[in-house]
Amino acid sequence: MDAPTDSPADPLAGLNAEQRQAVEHGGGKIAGPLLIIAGAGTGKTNTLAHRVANLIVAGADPRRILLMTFSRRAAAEMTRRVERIAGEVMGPKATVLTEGLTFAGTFHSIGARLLREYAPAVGLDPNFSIHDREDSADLMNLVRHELGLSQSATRFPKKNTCLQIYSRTVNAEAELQAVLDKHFPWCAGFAEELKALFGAYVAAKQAENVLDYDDLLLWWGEMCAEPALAEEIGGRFDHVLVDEYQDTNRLQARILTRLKPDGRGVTVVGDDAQSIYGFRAAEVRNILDFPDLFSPRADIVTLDRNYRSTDAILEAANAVIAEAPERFTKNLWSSRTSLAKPRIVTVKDDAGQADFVCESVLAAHEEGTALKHQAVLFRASHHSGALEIELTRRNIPFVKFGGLKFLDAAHVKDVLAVLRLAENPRDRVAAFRAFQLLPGIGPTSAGAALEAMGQLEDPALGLQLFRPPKRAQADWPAFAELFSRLRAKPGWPADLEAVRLWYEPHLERLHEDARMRRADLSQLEQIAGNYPSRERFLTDLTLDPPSATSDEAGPPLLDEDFLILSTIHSAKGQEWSNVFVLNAVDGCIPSDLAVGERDDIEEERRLLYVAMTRAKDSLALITPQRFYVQGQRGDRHVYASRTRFIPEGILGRFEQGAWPRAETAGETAPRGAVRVDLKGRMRGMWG
DNA sequence: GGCGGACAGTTTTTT
DNA sequence: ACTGTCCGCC
Repeated sequence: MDAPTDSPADPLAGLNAEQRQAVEHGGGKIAGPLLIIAGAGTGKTNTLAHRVANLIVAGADPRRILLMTFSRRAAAEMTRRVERIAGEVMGPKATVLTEGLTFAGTFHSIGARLLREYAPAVGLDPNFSIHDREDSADLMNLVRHELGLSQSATRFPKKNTCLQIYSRTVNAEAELQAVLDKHFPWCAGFAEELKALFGAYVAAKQAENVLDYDDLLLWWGEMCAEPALAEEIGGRFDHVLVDEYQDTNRLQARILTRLKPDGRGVTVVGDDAQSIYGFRAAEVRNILDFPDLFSPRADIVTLDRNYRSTDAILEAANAVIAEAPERFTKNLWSSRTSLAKPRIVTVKDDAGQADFVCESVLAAHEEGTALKHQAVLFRASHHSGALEIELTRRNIPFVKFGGLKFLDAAHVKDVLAVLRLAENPRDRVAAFRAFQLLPGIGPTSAGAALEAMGQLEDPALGLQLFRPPKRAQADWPAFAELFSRLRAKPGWPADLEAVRLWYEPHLERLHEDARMRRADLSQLEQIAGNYPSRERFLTDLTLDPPSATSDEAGPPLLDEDFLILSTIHSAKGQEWSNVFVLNAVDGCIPSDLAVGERDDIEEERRLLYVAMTRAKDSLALITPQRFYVQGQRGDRHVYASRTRFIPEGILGRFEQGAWPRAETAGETAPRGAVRVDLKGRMRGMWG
């Protein structure tokens, strides 16, 4: 197929031969399956965006394109690029077309959307609520108690472990016993009890009209096990494109093959060397085995020219991944030469690490690298604790990705529980949480109230008539009133305001630091304004929670400059000029908790690889000589050594140094060389 | 039955 | 550090 070379702006002009091949595969028509192996920084997103744009330009109906990405953020970025590329060829008309690209999102969010649509066909109430991780664990706990599995003598696994076991079994499509033996050996003797528990958990979800994350995939997959439905749903899409395929699990792969059994119109993109979601049952074999699922086999295009990093950084990263016992298929290369090797910097401890990062970041900033183009990456969310304190002390603005989100905070969950209960009165987890906000109501009264609510046809009336214990009598009517109002005439975002007003005095009573929490709630109200309805708000928020504290805060932050702090997992797909990796020591990378299975260790190695390949120009791995661990008997520090993923043999790829250098220890570079209004930014964050 | 204080066990990464 | 659980007092 010829490229439209004669058009004023050849949209493919900037692409290399392999990228072109991936973009033009099938020449804009529905073609056989395609696998794109795209190494780090090889222009994967760009290539995929070009491919989608190319399809649209060639006449594909954007409403019949299914684009599955790893996050909503990635989907938005992809859509934006498609629009730009298509716009170069088609002009303003492209905007109208790309607006039809609405089936773009995560597997989970697409699943939720299709399930609401097809609910009647599969015996589901379309108004189902979606439980997040914590809600699911709470329901698991409820059922666990009801089955009498929580007697302390038995050492039966806790709610989170139970949920993890359940989730892995479902997502990996494995036998329970096999999952226990391999991943939860200390629970291997509880297979029978767990089976009973999971059966009851499933029954509870159904009785309450609730789906958990796993259900969004499981129901979608099972829906497509019915050939007629699979054909109907698969038939709605001419093209199905899946990004980050190395991080999909077996259940997701099953959905894909049921939608498109012959693979026609299917494109998957990924990099086996960057698979880092094994803990979530991601299956590297999905991408390795993809070509042979079909006959004829899928075509394969490999992108190995890296446009991101200097060759010195790339050689070091290649050396790290080459140590893996299972060799990967490609070595990345780059023509961006640089004499500067990545650094391994030894510092004394946490504080030294924080100091080093601050000094380096400010120095680079003075030389013209915006804070936004610098990032600090770490294995676990809490590793950045000391750094966050130091950054704040020095008035260096930053945004943190990954780790706890403010939606998980107790007060936010309280408010959401009330809204969710109004949306779905059968949701016991929401009900228990909401009822117990009232002083004088504990688990028992909450259960009684739930009972009362279920007795009558109208749940609101049930609550009005419920007689709470004496101590709660003063507060009950206001709550019942609020609930009735939310049920009778929903209004958005007025509902959230109503709940917040009602919650105000309880917030005061329940939480010490009411002021800060109140600020979170106004932030929540801001976010709420962007959603058309209560249902959409609740659904979208659980499926795509804001990934950073400021993520949903809106445009004001966009103009400002701030340093990026991120877990390595959340850094996936991103790039920065300067990258710092904290705690490149054994015990952190690899994590102490992951040193059991060999597969786990290998995933940790890839994690370091992913972190290193985020860097464009400058990379520093920091190795504190000692770091703190929170132990059973108080905190203590541990002497650490360089990560095992950089053995002597490849040390030559790095430049080694210590910080501070001996003679400059103590007082050093000017502090606060950059003036930033952190206070203003902090206030601005919460609008 | 609710609730606060004391005590014990876990502890990563995320849709 | 944080959450879950147990116990004794209102």
